[in-house]
Amino acid sequence: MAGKVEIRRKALRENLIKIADQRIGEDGLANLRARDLAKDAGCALGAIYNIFDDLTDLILAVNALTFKRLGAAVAADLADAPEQPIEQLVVMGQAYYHFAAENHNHWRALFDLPRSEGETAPEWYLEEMGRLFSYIHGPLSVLRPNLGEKDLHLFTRALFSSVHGIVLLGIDQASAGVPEKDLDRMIALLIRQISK
Amino acid sequence: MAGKVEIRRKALRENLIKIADQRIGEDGLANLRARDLAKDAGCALGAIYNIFDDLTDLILAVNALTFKRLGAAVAADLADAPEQPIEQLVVMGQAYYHFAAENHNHWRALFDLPRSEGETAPEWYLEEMGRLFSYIHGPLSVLRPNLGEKDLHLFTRALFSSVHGIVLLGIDQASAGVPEKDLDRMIALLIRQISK
DNA sequence: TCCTCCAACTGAACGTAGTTCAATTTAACG
DNA sequence: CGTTAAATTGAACTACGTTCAGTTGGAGGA
Repeated sequence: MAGKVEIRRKALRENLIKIADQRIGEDGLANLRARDLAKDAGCALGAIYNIFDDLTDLILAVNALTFKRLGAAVAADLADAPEQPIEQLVVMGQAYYHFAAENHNHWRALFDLPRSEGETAPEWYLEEMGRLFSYIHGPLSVLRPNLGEKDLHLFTRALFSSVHGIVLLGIDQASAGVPEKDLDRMIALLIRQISK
Repeated sequence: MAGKVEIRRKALRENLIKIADQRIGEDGLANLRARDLAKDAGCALGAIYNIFDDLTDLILAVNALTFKRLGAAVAADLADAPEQPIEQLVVMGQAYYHFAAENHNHWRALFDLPRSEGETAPEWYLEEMGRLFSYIHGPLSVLRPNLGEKDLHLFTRALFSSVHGIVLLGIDQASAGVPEKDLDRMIALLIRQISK
């Protein structure tokens, strides 16, 4: 019966991720507590540390889920988009914004997780980021066929970063915020202008 | 002699801000400790709380300094800039980036300070933000004379947010980072394209 | 100059975190 | 079913921000 332990561990692992995912969604990353997790999961406090190195490790697992959902949301909206490259970029930008708005706490957790000095993001993080980039890269390469590969990559990154910045400052700051209609419009304006 | 106390309080206040400013610059916001501050300032732990409501209050004072320095840095580079509006925008964008790169920890502290749920940023924060926006608003209004006032404001905000996003993801993520040359180029490309 | 009183200052103590580890429980195997 | 090693537990440890009862020291009057 080599496995009873592994099965239980695996179940607890999934359970902990599910519960942390819920709590982050409801209360935000800053309100996640190891003791709450243990209570909700019906396990000992120390059990968390049998499975994860530390809370950061657990949060990374939640962030992986969030990243997958984000990718899926963007892909779903993209599927219904017109086939003009520029419209696809607009749809993607707005899909990114809508996901961030509707999953604020989850989305923030992607970027709020403090990575200690000089530590690089985990590999899957870069991969998921790359997937998002590749969505942009396609339409952009059609719009800008004269750009070299390196410049195209820079441009792709710049476009993503720009939309990210608009969403971040638009949603996040209590700086009087920007109404949803306006944010959608800002994103569309930016992308149309940048892709022209 | 109505004043000996006030003088000491004021001196300690300035001293604490100076020390917190240094520590944030050297070790980052996340490594700021009340006990370290007290030790460095040669005061009691509780003394900090006679002067500031809490550490957040002190950090806000440091951030106010940082914001002033940021504004001054942008203004200084702007003073040497060509008079073409588009070049001024490029210079400002790159000045923002250079400030962020050279004062990474200070710059991050501006945005990393956790504001508890629904709390709005302090007034001076919005004012300084407004000052940065007004730098952009001028040249942009020359470049886009046909835009309405509201759209111009949206565009101004979008432009700032875009540069902010590029700097944030370019500097911050350990995502293989973007070389300085490339970031300068990305910012210039974006601004030229967006202002066209 | 000295005394008195009250505001200001002090730092030990408190509450709340994440994390650890000695003691206990439990699963795997002969 | 007994033995043993690994897994699990939760009280304890450490490290924070913050508080507050006790003490100190300054300002005004005698």
